[in-house]
Amino acid sequence: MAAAASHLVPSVGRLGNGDGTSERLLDAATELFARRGFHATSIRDIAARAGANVASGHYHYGSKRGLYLQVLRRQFANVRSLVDRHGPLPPTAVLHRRSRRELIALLTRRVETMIEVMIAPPLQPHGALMLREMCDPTDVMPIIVDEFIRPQTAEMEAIVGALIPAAPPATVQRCVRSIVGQVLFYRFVMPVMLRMLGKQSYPARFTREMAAHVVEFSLGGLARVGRGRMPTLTARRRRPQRRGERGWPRGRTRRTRAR
Amino acid sequence: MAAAASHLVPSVGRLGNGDGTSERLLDAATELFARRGFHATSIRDIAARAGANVASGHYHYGSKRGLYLQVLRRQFANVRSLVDRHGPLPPTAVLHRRSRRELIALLTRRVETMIEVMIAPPLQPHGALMLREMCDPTDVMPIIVDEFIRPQTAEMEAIVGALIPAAPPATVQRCVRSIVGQVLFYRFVMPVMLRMLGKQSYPARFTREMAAHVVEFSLGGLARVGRGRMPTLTARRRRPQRRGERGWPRGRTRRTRAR
DNA sequence: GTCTTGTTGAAACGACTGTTTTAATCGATT
DNA sequence: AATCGATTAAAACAGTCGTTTCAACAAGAC
Repeated sequence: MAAAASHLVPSVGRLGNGDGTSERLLDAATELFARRGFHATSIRDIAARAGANVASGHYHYGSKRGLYLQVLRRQFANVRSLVDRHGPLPPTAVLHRRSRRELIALLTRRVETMIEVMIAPPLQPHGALMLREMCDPTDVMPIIVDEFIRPQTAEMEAIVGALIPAAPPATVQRCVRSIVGQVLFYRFVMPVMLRMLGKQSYPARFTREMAAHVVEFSLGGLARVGRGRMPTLTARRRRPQRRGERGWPRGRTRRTRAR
Repeated sequence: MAAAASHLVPSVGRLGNGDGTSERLLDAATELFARRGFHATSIRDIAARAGANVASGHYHYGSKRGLYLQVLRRQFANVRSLVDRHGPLPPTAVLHRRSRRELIALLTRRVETMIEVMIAPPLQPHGALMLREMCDPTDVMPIIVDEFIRPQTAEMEAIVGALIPAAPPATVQRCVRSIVGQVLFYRFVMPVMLRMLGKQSYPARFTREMAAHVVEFSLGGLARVGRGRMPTLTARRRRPQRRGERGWPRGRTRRTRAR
């Protein structure tokens, strides 16, 4: 019934001192959970890799699940500090007065940081843990959304919104998803992509070109999508405009039910 | 030692007759593997849901893993037949003579089919199984790559290549990834996205607008990226040509090594 | 010294796992 | 009707799982 076990003292921070049984457990658990997943990892594996006893996991973290949650917390706190290391983003109003060149530089750095954190070797546990969380969401997922994804998305929307000031918010959101989607794609389908490339990991040159392409492609996408009204697909030019709708939100028409 | 158990007769086809113990097992396993994953699903769960005995799984499929592999095979055969139902794509040479409007229609249908198969409710097991296979690749992954992903990618490259005939193959490949990535994003981060939308599943309107946006955004990206020479990263432009941009392709310059 | 408190070690518990064994059942063929 | 193969049912097997128990140990307080 020990009182100092860290599952009673939420202390999320916990610098990685490395020594100490609980830290070694956390490190071992991070690696194994990322590599094999929650169910496929036994606390005996974790204890063995940490050079600790089977009971130590329960003593320090209450349960296997508690250990897993702690792993996720620490990992996303790490990512967050990585992403925030360039300082805060200027407020939206300021961004809108920045030059296009500056905005593009901001966007580029965002994309490059994402690639560095999630995709470029040496692979960190972040990506695998996130992928697993998308397969089997746990109690931590809402926390990750609120504390990590929402703010990151908001900042991206600020940048993109400044790049296409005439576009409505919904369009800006979709554009952010398009940009982030392009990047995460390389992480999510990594096993497939590596096999098609015939590599063991992404070459540095590959991730470099990936970043450049995503930015270029996205700038083109923004240019086309971001001119005021949302262009419908088979774009009958802007007049007849039959079925009501005032322009932007209007999705597309026909061809919706494919076949 | 039964001789007719289907793990001895690979018979991948196997129409879904529905009755028959082995079919019920396969259906139950498909749903449970998709929902909970391989390790978190026990053959007792599967047998119970199929109204069969615990031993029937091993009798018909040899092992739990054999059952899982069969599930994946059938599932991707299904997807393939769904995608191919519009008939074969014209050969590349023919595509290059098609009008831009026709090519865009082809691209649009591809995107819409992907969304329909992978994302739009009612959710099919395909997406979840694919996501899990990206977390923990099995022996089937190479088969899926060769029999499903490679041909699909090749067809996409044919369409995109015809849309930007001046672009080198590597650029076409990257563009295909950008397009597919935008779509798959919505499937891979679905738990996060649904939480941010405050919905239980993607509304029909949402997936409609998603398809329209992806096509529009991508056409813009193609237009910018697809004009001739590949915009290399640090691209010393082909001649002095300071940074008085000529507008279009010129990639980005410096800023490659973020920090 | 003793007592207290925080931590580790070894062993065991009960539940559940994938798999195998053995017998019973069904259906068509002879 | 008898036979034989394919299929199903029930039970058991050996192993692993997360978790708990409890004794041993360390170190500071008194």
